Amino acid sequence: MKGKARPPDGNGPRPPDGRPTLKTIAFMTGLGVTTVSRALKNAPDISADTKHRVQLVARQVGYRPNRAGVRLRTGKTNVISLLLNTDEQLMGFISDIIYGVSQELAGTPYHIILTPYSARSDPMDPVRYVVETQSADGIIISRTEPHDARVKYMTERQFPFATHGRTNMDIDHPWHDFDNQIFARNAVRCLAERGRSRLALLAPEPTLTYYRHMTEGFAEGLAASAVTEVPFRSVWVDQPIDDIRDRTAELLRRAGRPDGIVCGSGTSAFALVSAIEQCGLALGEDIDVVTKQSTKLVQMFRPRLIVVNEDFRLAGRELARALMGRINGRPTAELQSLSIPGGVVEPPEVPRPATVSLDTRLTAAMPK
Amino acid sequence: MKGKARPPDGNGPRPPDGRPTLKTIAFMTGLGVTTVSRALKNAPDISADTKHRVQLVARQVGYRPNRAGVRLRTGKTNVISLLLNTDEQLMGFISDIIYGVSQELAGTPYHIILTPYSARSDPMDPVRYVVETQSADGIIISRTEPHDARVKYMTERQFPFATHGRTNMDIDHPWHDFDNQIFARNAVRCLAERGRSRLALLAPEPTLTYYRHMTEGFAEGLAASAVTEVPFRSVWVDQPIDDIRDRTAELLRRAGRPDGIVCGSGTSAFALVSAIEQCGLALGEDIDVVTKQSTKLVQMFRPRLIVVNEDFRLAGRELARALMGRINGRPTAELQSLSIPGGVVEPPEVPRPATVSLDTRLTAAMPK
DNA sequence: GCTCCAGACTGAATCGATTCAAATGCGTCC
DNA sequence: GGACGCATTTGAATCGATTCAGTCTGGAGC
Repeated sequence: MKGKARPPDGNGPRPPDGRPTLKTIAFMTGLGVTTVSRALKNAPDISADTKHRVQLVARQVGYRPNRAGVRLRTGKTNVISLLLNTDEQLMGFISDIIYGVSQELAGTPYHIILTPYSARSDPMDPVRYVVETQSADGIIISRTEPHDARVKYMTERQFPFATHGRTNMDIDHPWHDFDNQIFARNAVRCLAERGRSRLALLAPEPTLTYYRHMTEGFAEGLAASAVTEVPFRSVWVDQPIDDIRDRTAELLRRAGRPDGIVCGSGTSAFALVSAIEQCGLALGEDIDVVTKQSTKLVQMFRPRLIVVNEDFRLAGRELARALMGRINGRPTAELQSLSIPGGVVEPPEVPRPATVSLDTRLTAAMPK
Repeated sequence: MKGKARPPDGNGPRPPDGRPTLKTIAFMTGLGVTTVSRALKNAPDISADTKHRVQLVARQVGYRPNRAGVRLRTGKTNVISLLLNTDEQLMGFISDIIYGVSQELAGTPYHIILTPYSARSDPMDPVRYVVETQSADGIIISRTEPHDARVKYMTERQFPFATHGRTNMDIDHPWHDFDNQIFARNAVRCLAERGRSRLALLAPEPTLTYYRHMTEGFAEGLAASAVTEVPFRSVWVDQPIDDIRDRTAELLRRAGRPDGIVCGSGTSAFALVSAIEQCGLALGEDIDVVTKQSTKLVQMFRPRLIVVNEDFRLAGRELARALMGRINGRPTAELQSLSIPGGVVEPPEVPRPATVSLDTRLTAAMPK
């Protein structure tokens, strides 16, 4: 007999903290822990009878596997990490993504952990941290770049991830994206149809992949409608709104000012409109603005804004679905989806707009 | 010799996955794991010499304790759970709280886990889940009620938590709150000074504690300034903005409409202003609105809004600080803080407002 | 009667950190 | 010289779930 420091645990029905463990169930059923463990995961070498019995008891006592135990033994954390940039003006955008992700993860054992970072330090840091310490089974990132170091890093290490936005690398990975190219193209066409001929684009940061999509779509629109561009490339949607407003006002006071603006984010539309009014121009008369929106707030204020909805809850759901798919070894082709802008919502004739809700269709088939 | 299935691990410098463990360091230093473990936490019975050596090696190899190991053995998760209601219009509010919390937690081993819930199901569910499964060391909740079942539950189980908002129970617990009573009182005074005499209040949901603070402050203001109230109690700040707008428009078209409104949230101010303009009234002339704001977006649009800043990042920091304090056993008195509204920012004379940044002082002393 | 085998089940090791109880080394004191 | 105390250090058990390598039972096959 090996000198036990204390007599072995009496195997009583429950440990002191009250939570049932495998041992509890083993004791109650008179089986061994191994059998219980295997019975709960429907292993083939356990008799159907035993499985039922074990599962019944487990349900009765409210058994839930101890996460630390599983994690220590298997390395599986049942956690997915949401990397989020904390220095942007996110405006409900984040909470919608979070909501979508958690919707998709409800009913699974997954927890969502937030890993905040600031662009002021190295964006690789949080990725490295999660991968190295294996603190999650997968990561969702946004602000994706054409050649994204994070994507390269995680791919090399075979660490599951999904990106909000696409890359331009020879790496095939799960992603979800909003089709900003179509958005910009349609926006230009819409402005052209309203007789606007001198258009500016308030684009995202040039380092991000969707900058390219948006500028390309914008250029295509210009070419198709024979309208001209008023360059407005020194300011981006993620900059502080005061800056955007000031630069916009500057633009509008210059000779040859635009009579139409395509705006890449709902938040910056506030700044645009503010600048327009500050310059004494009338939205919808002297100038039109087409913008993406994720809440109805902007349009509530200014019914004459032309808006296209971007559904971030959908994005959250799709990203979670893509990441889960990767973790479960599904083929990458199933894990890429593109959200097509539902269409441009033109301002209604009546001052009081009816609320317009748009379908957003996906190119990739949705299960169920 | 007990029949080992496989020869014992060669104790090689590192396990296959590359992460150093206590064993790795024990091997490198020639010490036992126990010594290494104790040396790393500065136990008094380890010689200074050994401590230095162990800590040096640990730093060199980039040792980080395995969270699952610690958690399994000690029950400490190093996780705090942020409960969040997913059916509100949160508008950047959430991301600011998150930012504040993560700011405070940076440099600690704590991770932030999100536990979303919908008010449509039982708000106790997520609390019970976290407490029962011990999936976090502490919880931060918001939407606090005067008699909050969650507070009672967690207190009974001695589970650490902090609330955003106060309670009215005979339970002393960590909290952070914004002084909505002072806010409302000052708002009324401000409106009275501008010659407004018929005031309405857009209050929060009556079940929440801060409904009382805000209505009391409002009532005090009324009494002090001899202005009258126009009842507007069938609508709350957290309702869908379309509803708020519609009800406000209704109110404004009624005889004896208010000439001043105090608004309890930045988001709903959008709806108020929209309704005002829709009714053909001019903000700042026919009617004044005092509102809380957490971003500058509202005021950017309507410089004539009168605003008071509410800093949610500060709230996040304070909540995290309070919860950490509780977990570390500090006295509750240190863990309660009230954010005093910095003052009412009246609209500037010039059309283009300078950005006004307000101090927010705390009644409780801040450490450091 | 014997072996062999499949089916059902289980003991014991394992993941990494903590901690109890004990061991070791060494200098002191009577 | 031997017992004692002090400062250090360490083996082994422990947390809960998983899994390798068995064991045990009963029936089939020769």
